[in-house]
Amino acid sequence: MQNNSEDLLKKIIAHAKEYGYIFQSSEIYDGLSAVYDYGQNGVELKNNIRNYWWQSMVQYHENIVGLDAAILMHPTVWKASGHVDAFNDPLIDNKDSKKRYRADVLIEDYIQKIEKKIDKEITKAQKRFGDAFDEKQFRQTHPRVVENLKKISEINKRFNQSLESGDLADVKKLIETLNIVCPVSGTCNWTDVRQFNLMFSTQMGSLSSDAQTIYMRPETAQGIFVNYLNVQKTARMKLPFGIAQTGKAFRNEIVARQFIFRMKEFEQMEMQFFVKPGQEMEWYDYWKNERMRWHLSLGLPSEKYRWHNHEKLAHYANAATDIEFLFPFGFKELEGIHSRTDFDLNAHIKHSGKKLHYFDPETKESFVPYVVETSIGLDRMFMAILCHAYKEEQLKDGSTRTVLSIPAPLAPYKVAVLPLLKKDGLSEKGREVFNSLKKHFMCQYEEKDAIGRRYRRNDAVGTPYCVTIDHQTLEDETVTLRDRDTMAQERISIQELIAKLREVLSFSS
RNA sequence: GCGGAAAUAGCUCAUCUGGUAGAGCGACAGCCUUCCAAGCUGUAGGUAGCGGGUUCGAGCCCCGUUUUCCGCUCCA
Repeated sequence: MQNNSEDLLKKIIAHAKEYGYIFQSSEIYDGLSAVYDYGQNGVELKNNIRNYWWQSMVQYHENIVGLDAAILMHPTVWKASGHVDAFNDPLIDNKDSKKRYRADVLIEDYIQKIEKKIDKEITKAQKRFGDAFDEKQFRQTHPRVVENLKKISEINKRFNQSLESGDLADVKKLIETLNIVCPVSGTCNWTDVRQFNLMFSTQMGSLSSDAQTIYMRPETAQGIFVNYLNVQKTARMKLPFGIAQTGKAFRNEIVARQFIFRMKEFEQMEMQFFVKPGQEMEWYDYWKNERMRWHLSLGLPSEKYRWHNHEKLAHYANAATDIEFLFPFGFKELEGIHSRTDFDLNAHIKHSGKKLHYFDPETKESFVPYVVETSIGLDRMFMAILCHAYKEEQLKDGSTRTVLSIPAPLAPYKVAVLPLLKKDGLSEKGREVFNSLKKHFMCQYEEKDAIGRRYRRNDAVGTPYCVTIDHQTLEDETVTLRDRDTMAQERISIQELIAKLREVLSFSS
């Protein structure tokens, strides 16, 4: 099973390259790790996914508008969002078990152990003293508890100090002093603590002397938050309303793996929905349903989707769930739906000193809205579709065919025009049909090779329909329309072709 | 980042224990052909990931490096 799924992923990666979907970045220079380029077909599929998302979010919801904020933002944005601090994880490896840990987590776990000891003392004392037990007093007076509490505060103080001053050597010392051991190997044989900043930084200002460090955004959401009042006022939006944005984001992933699933440069499709405080759960549920409906509208099977509710919440959320998709390597996160509270807006109020309150003209109240976020990885969606679409079929005649059953409206090319033979005027007729279709659909014309070979080639690229011009076409202006998935053909008049293709290529059909 | 595996033509792979690289498929040009990758002819494509070392001689042995895949953490 493991080997099969690995093989499958390898085949998909090879197929994606062979048919112009995904190339590795800078391949001729040995590639750049965890960065990929989209080829001629990849860019079409990606554009189509993005457009369908945009249409579903912005066009179909009158209370959602779009935005395209810049990748580069004022450095304080990332201070406010918590990315500068929260995503600066100090990491440490145990040399014996080869396991990697976050140094702060190791220390927190250690503190938790001490807290458990304190709790034990308290429950013991509670039993002994019964109703007369005063926990507050006990905490202040019991020698062992006092000592442990003091220890905790000392550890916290030293750890925070070392982190803030960037003294990672001291973090290691602290771990060694406390004799924190690896839960796997049980040893205290640690590497140095290293800091991995998840944000890419660059210099702004052409003179290096007065250049300042700025970051490439690690998420698109902050561009929405800092603009939310601009949009609200100029679009005259009333709560609840949403702002949608697609765009690149950058993360210096420690471990980037699994093809385009986790990349250093990736594209997000996010919508931040601003609501009245207290209504966030209602809208959280609403968007959970809406987003799942969107996924299922693509025709991907519901068995390949599942929910994953977060138990441990990020610093900005009060509820969070993921839509996971069954990739060849298991169920993995595809989209997140988070109730982000007023954390981000409040943080920007605090750091910018600007009032970002929403004034409700009806109730005459002024308040900071709560935010419900839907955030999907475009590249992951691309990969989900690609993985689902890739099929190796065993045909009745014993032959095999490789087909990409991409949802027809998303396919890079919608239709291929194929003259049955390259003579008898079929080419000319084919060109004529092709020219009439290409204004309406992404369309390809092919006359080389046997017709069967061309069908298979289009199956492999994922083109959902082939129009074949044969001798009958010259007599009665009809062509055959071949379906990629069923390989069935129907004869149809050239006149009806555009209307017919429109019908089968739309999501509403 | 740590550990394991891999890297030869566009793709899939050969090259037996070191003796200056081959096949199939694909691509391209042409011929043949009335519907599902399998007819015929010809052409182009590789300084074996890259850089060192050992050797008379390295695709093969050694070291380094890059990339990919797998396990450990996080996330869209």
